[in-house]
Amino acid sequence: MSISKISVVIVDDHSIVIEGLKSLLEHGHNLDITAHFTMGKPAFEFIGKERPDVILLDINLPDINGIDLCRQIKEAVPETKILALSNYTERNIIMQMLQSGANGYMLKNISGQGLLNGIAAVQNGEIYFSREINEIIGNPSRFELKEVPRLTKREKQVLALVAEGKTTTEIADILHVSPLTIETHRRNLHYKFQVRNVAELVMAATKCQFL
Amino acid sequence: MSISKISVVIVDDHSIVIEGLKSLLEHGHNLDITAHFTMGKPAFEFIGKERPDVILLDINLPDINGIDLCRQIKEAVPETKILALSNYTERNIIMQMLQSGANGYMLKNISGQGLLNGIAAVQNGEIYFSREINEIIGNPSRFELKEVPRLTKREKQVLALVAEGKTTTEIADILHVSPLTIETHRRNLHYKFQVRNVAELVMAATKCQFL
DNA sequence: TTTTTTCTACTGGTTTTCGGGTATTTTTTC
DNA sequence: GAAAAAATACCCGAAAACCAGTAGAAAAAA
Repeated sequence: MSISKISVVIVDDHSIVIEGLKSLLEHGHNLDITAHFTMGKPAFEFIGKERPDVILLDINLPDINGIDLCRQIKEAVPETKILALSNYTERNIIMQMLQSGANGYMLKNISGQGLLNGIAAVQNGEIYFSREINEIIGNPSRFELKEVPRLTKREKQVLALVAEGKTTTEIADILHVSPLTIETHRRNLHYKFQVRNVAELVMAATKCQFL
Repeated sequence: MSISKISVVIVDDHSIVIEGLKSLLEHGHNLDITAHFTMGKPAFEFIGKERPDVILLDINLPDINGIDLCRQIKEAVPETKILALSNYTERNIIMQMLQSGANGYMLKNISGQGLLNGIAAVQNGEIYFSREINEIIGNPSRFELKEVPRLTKREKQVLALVAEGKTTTEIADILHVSPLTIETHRRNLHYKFQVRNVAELVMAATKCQFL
């Protein structure tokens, strides 16, 4: 156990949340809330200068995306531990956060004790997830397991126009190519998404957030 | 100004938020946080008995929906002022909350002062919205202005099957009716959504949250 | 009970999509 | 510079969707 307290920085766009975290963390433990920010940029500058131990980082920020901020912080100050604190339960958001170097991920409904456990764990070099997040990571849906098809630029254009209800000839007209070309693109889209008609295609594409 | 303080009850599933609200509201103003709950049911029972002045109500609750809880509270204790405190910026969620009798709606990124203003306003009989909410209510998108078509039970069934990529004959088979009947339903769906083909239909239906 | 809505079914014809191929040119990537 | 990927284009036939109209039975609402 080191003599100095763990320095913690809070980054969250909700002042309510910041107050809550301060209140939950202040009760005589060996950590010190060095600063708190509602914006990403000033937080980044402060972190680069002061090099705190742990950052409680929200994903929704007014100026920049929390996932990008995470990557930037990890690049600038790799030894800083980042604990994501968000409401997002989507598996791919959690994965993006980890990809960006986060040391842990917790939902905002966490208890004060859970929070302290998380901070202690990441400070100790562990990767920490709250209970619900463990569940989400461990139980991917059938949909989440099959990979999102990689579409070419042209295919994305055609897909968007198909979803707008345009017919093959209309699309051909818009893109100044032969309708036969568009039919080929459509056939390839069906193949890539493993579907048999437009209805399924549009549904599959929306689920993969192409639309 | 009455001699007794305004009694406030907080209902939110996040202990962080509860702590934050307590911290922001406790600083020597004329209000008193009577109780706080992370669940709807115990909150409802308490409110029915103690009849507090103002309730800060979240929409996401573990046991019941905040919108339904609002309606129930207003039915049981109509004089109680309900101030919705949520992250939802969707116009139709706000509208549902108002429909259910809420006296105000604020986003969780509100400041301490904004919170106090809101509580004072609803206690004074006003309907209060934070700045962003005023914007959202006042600026409906083109999509939000056109009403959602009312579908019959059968049409909903057909729509769901169409979205699954089923063909007319397959649907007819599943519902044990003539394919010609299904074609009529499809035609009616196209008319109600004002679309010209399945692609548009599926898109329109997903936007209206039918799928 | 009357009226309205919903569900059902049909005729007949046009347009569009879908599935199986093949193949050349252009652009990227290695 | 060679190889791979993407975009282009074509043929053919079958299946499905789309359009316009009509209309009777059943269920729900007035």
